[in-house]
Amino acid sequence: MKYYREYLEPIFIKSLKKLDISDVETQFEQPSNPAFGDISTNIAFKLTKALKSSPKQIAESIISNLEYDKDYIKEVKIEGAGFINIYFGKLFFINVLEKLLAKAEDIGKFELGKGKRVNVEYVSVNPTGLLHLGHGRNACIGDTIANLYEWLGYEVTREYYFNNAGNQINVLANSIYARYIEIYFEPHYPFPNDGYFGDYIYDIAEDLYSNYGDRLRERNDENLNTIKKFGEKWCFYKIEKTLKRLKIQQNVFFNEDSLYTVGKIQEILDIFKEKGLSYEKDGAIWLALSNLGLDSDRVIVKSTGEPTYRLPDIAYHKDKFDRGYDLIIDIFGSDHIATVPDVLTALKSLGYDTSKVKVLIHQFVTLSENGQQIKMSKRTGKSYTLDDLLDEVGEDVVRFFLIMRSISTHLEFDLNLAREQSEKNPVYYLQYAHARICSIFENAKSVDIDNSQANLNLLGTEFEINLIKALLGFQDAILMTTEKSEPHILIDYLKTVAQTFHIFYHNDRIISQDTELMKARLKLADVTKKILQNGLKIIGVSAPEKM
RNA sequence: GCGCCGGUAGCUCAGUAGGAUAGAGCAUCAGCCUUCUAAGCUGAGGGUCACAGGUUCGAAUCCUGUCCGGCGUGCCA
Repeated sequence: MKYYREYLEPIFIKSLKKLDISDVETQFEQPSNPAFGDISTNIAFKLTKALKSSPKQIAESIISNLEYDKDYIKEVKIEGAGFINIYFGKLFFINVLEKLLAKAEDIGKFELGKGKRVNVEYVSVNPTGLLHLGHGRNACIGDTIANLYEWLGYEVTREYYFNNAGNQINVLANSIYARYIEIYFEPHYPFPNDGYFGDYIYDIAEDLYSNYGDRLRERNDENLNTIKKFGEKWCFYKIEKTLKRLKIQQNVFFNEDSLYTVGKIQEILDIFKEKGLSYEKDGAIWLALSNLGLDSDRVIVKSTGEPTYRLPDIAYHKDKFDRGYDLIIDIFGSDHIATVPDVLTALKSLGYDTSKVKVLIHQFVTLSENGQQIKMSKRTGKSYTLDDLLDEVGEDVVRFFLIMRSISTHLEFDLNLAREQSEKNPVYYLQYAHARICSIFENAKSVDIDNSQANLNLLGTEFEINLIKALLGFQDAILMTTEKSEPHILIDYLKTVAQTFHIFYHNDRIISQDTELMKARLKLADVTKKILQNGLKIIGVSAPEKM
């Protein structure tokens, strides 16, 4: 689209000027049906009211004023009720291929975000358990978004926010303690009702015993504190290990606790009080969100004196603002949706520009096998962890599957399909295209040619041109994926590239006696390879040279 | 009750800021390997876009209402 538009826009504007039209936006789109041209515009429809004429007549007068190079544009036709369809010529595509080739390894990179800083917060799981599929989706979306911004030239902070104080971590300590006693001392020791029922608690209890023996048997604050620390460390170690398997490395781990120790929680409380936005009722401190346009007020400090999660969330986001980011992105699961308006509204009342915050909410993941849903209940503890899944289907498949759907729809993870080590698995389709190209280059080594120069004008078959058409969309795909924050857009694009390449490969032989043609086709394959490599890098999937 | 997300082929999902004959993968059926990797290519069947109204040259897409599913709606995070 970028290349099409760059070429077409001036031509159309010139034509419209002749008709004394200047205040209309020239919009182009790629028709879903290639029979309607490479690019199409509905501009004639948009002008019907202003010109009081039929779309067809308007289209005709626009066309008759167009001046263009016949080698670049083959044909401009009026079709349908008044669409102007543009058919590009071979030379246009050869020209684009040259431009793509010149970008070499940097193909698809931008400088849009140069000098700008973005913070992407993802995963952010408290160290009270293992990662499961939902966390995995969050992690893979977040990492892909972070990669995209890096590709656009931004300076990216990959952040993980966690809380190792408060209620949840106490529940963890109590759960571990109960299992510890149950295994080694009293088989029928009661397990807390609100405890974590997962099997991993047994594992922690066993590791705890091998470190401390029976020294923690007595239930007192000191021992529980030791257990708490042990459990937290244990969980974090596991979480980081799992993330590492997914090639996810974050560079800031923000501990909620730090907000208290440096007084940032108190600071926020003071500001709210000063601005008259908070008040006391029933021994608790409330935030007057109803004065700010929301439905109801919320407690920010419980009557026990502990803050609710909302208060540190607000303080944390204030901290991010104060660190001077141009863009703040939060990746949340749909279960966190309730807090978003509260936090944003509060920040606005503090004078921050909340349009800089982009909250991405993804829906849940379900796991299915043989058409049956596998229940992932926390209650029974028989949950399927992200590690289990990685063991079973591998890193590439997990990363790919967890982002291949729009983030706003539920994602069904089909274990059978994921396990499939064959053409049925969509991951391999992409990787295979890359491996094929690598293998061609390997084979081409045996033919003694000078690869530096190639006459791209020798290209021109239907399949070659179609491949170039697919390749020239890479930048658009990256932009669109980032703009919409929908990683699956990039995946869909890469699938098209792979498909178009496979068809080209099937129909046009690359390695042949005709060395000049071969060189040109190798250039085409080279650009394809780089786009697949870069695309796969962004989504965190490997690009194997052999399969 | 209220808020957010979803309802499109047998299944899982796309549908590009309202466009032309609604698409893909899987599944089903039928073809293509003595030539660069068949993890590939080619073809066929398969649809009341949940339902009902509305907006306009034009609606799967926007608006209203209804039905169904998920997630929220805590002095849990």
